[in-house]
Amino acid sequence: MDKIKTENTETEILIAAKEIFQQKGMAGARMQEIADKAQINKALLHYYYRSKQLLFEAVFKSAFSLLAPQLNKVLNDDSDLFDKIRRFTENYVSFVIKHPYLPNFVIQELNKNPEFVLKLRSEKSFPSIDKFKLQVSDAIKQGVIKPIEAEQLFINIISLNIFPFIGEPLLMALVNVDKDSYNKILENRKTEVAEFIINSIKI
Amino acid sequence: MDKIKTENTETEILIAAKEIFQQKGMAGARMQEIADKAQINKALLHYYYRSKQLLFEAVFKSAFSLLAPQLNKVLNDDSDLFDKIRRFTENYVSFVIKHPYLPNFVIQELNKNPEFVLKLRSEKSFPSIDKFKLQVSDAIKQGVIKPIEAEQLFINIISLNIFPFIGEPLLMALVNVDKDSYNKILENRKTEVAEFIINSIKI
DNA sequence: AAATTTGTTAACCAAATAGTTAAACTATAT
DNA sequence: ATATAGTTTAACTATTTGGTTAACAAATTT
Repeated sequence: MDKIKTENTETEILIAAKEIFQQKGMAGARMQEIADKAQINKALLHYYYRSKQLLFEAVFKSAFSLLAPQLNKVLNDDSDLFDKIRRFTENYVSFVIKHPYLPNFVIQELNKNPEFVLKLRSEKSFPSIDKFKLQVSDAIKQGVIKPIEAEQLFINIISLNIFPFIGEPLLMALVNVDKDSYNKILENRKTEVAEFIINSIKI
Repeated sequence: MDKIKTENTETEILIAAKEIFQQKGMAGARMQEIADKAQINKALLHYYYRSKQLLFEAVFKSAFSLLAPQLNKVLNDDSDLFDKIRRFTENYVSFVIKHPYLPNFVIQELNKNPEFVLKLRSEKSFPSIDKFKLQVSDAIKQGVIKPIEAEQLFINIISLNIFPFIGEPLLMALVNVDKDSYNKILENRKTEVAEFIINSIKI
């Protein structure tokens, strides 16, 4: 079963590379450290992925393909607007607990390499805002929410949910609490954030 | 004027180092690139700052000392709560236009090096949330705003203001607009965000 | 079971990179 | 003018790092 063994090593590398790249970024990651974590020889990294750049891109795409469905829960989902906001907020915390470094990694590397966006956009599963725009303008027409641009509402939803994780070390220091207390604050946000948003837009 | 000349070179280095470190981070920055930008020999970097680590720390502290007063506009300022939210939101955009990479840099390096927070906390000018907590609980008692924890409100204010800049490449792609249109969206946020927050908490 | 293909390793290489050194230059004080 | 302290540079060093090579091992095919 050559195939199975190959796939194991290949995915072992990818798993190790994810951890290292997501924690240290492209520039801070070392091929040797990835090899050590995957418990293989450094040459094998190049055997499977040719170069650091290509290995990084594999990790980045894989990371984004996990993040995209989360975003689609806001953008493309048939549920009611308020339900959707509540569910996304509730779910997102669980997602980040599973993948603590992922959102920050994606955003960080996009900042250092904005042309990466082009590669992502061309992929079929790239989230689109079109449906969400219709939903928001419908809700406004029907008098369910106050007038607001869909783009602004979307940015607000994403900001309120993602930033508390990305800014964790800073926010922890500013709010002056330890990790445990901060986790409780995040836990409370599962419901708080949704109500904060809905409060603001509902009529 | 030996002193003046020294200070010029020293600050030239710091200015160059700021640009490079803030764009590329500690791991991605190269001493040679900083020397080139400062138009000096690489050895001079070490003459003035001994090591990459120390130069980085000088840049980091300087960056944080610019960010801290911004945060203090929310946390320590005698103005009325709503005015404060409006003014911070309005001001913050201008601040980021002046220092585009700064907030992201601080947050990013704190993530890669969470123990850095300790160094910052000990500095005298480190923002404290105490006053803001009193202000929020007063506003609740007086029936001006609905009950909300000061920490949550603060995190919301910061998230809504900072994240649109940090997540710019991602948000631009998701909202599906070009740089010009995104800038207009950010410009609108100068007032939109404050109203969004106030709408949510006012009675 | 011989041959071929695939997977894995140790040793190596060249480029990049942080940091050093010693000499030269500049300005100021004596 | 000369000594002195501070400033700047070119050349150098040691180490790190991404990547390669050639030999070996294991599995697959014929």
